[in-house]
Amino acid sequence: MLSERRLQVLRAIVQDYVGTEEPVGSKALTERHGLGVSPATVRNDMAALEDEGYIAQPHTSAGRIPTDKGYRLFVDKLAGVKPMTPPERRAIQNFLDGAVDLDDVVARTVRLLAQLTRQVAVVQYPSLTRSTVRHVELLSLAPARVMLVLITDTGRVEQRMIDCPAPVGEASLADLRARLNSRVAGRRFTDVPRLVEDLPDAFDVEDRGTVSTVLSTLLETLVEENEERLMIGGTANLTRFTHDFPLTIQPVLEALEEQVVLLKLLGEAGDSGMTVRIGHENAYEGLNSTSVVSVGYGSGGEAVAKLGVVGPTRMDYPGTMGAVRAVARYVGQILAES
Amino acid sequence: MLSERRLQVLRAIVQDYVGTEEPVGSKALTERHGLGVSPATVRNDMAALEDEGYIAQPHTSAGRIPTDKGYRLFVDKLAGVKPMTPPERRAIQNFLDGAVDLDDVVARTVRLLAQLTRQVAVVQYPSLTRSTVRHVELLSLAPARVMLVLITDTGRVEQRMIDCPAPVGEASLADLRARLNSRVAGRRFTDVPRLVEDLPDAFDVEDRGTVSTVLSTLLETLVEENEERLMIGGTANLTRFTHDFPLTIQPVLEALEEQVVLLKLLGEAGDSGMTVRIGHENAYEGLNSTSVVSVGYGSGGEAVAKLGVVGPTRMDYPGTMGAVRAVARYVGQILAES
DNA sequence: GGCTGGCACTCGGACGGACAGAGTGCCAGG
DNA sequence: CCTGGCACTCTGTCCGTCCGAGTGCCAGCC
Repeated sequence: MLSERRLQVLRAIVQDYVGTEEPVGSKALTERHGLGVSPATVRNDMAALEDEGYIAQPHTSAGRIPTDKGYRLFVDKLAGVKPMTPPERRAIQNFLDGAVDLDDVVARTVRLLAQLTRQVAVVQYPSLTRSTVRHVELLSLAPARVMLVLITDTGRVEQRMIDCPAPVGEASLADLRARLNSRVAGRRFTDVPRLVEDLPDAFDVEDRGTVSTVLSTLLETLVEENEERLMIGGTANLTRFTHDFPLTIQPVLEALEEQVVLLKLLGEAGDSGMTVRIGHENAYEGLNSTSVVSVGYGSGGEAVAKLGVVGPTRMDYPGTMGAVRAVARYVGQILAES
Repeated sequence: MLSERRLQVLRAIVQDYVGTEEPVGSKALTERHGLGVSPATVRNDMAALEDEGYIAQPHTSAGRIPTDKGYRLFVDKLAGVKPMTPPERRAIQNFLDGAVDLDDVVARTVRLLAQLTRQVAVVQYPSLTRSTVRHVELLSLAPARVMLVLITDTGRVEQRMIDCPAPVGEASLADLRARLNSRVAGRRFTDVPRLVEDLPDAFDVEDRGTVSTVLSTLLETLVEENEERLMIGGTANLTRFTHDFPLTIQPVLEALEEQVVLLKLLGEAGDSGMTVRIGHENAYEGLNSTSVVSVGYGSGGEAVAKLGVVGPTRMDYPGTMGAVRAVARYVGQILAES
């Protein structure tokens, strides 16, 4: 077990390194933080911390930098979450309040998060898994061509074109629309298949083909839309670590382009509370020198999706976590209102 | 006027520099391209080209590199558009044919273009300016709350929530829906305001407030949706010029995040045919060391939007132009079919 | 036992000179 | 108008030196 002072030393190393981006030595530490002991003492502590794997030196006779394990301890035990200041809170709220629709909410959230944290922001669109159907609309475009429009309670709208096996009359279509809505409106996506199962039986034989086609398209849409989308922003912030540049930035950009990777990344994070994945804790290799701070957000008590930021392991964890938490909270409010 | 051989020298310089990314000297030129003259002669030609401002040397006693003006001449006079090979064409078509909806078409196009050119791809969503209304749907969600869904002939769907000044009955809503569609379905966006102008007059006094609210929301949506959206991809390709790195990449990433900038960029490009903007020809400062190759695409003869790539001025113009043109052509086909 | 000051040691980064190589401009001759 | 030759310039690189920061260890002190 590490003594109290050694933990303080580790905390100081993390803080200094995050600030200066340079390995920190024993002398600088005692000067900048009022540790009340001499550099030599700190050196002993550092040696112990290094033995335990919390810090490392890039070269002999250089200062120390935290390892992933060191950051982990820092995040878990040594650092709190820095709350946003009241002006910041107001700014967040003002910025998000202007949104006109779901796309806009997500877009604004991304921008906001990127600006606040000065890092790359990732925001997942509200998932449909827990969503309910608000309305299903069927439009006749041509005798044997129907457009299906699905509207969800989160304000998302999806449409599909359907080629019917036989021409379908306005009356049948209206009938189908009415029956369909009376069964599925307000219901969860996951319940829909069961609810429409026997619907074709209510129709004349000649329309059954069309009804089945429409239903299967609807079910497909529900499933497909569970493949979640997301929006990213603030990639220009990656250039802030001009340091070890081309080495790290390319795989990160590549990862960010692969929505699949990002979705998996967010998916792996815990469902409740804030998750911080540091360096090699990320399964995806390209992100081994980055940390991901993510948290679920949602309109009610339930989290419907996640948002977070991707930045260098050397990041300001308390500040970043504070910003992420605050933004998630306000986005949840906005969604609940609309 | 430049002699034929000097133009050949310029062409050779551009080609070599694009290939090697290094200033090219007189000796290498005569060796790699069968110019049939000695290095000394080429040197004279190079001196002339430099006087005219087509090439420059980074330092005394280094090879020459093309200037923006040099690339311009190269693109205008010396280089053709390299057509895609048949296998490439097939690959393009296969890749795009799998798309299920408009979002998917755009997403696939971005990916494809980024891969083909190994540069940053930008694809504008089909513009609504020349679009027509396919259908307007009104859904009653609550006594005084209506959802407006607008469907366009390009397959785009937009929805808006409307709070009505007074409760509105199903019957009135159905009436409004029918009248509205009979007037605007199949019409161009730009004609809609004129067509619905006197619509409130057809309704009872108590419903007029609601009708006006709905109409103004519809008009707003039409206008707003003219603010075009776009999708970008392939930003990881920016890291390929590891060369003059942090200097150029940051402003470019910033520009790419600003959709406004990109839209303006595409907007400035000519409406017909392919446009190449080289280096300082781009109004936006951050893109001064990049070139933008763009072209309109559309379902019929008309271009409904633009797509293109952003890359270093030192790019393979013939190949890039060929890829951009081919992709635009196939996307047009896909849109026409759906 | 833990903290401290002192000391020798190591190593990376900066500085500077020497050198090779590439490329140029110019000139005289074919 | 082209060509070969020549002197010149500049960059990039290599190497040796030097300085400073930081360390580890040890003996002494509280």
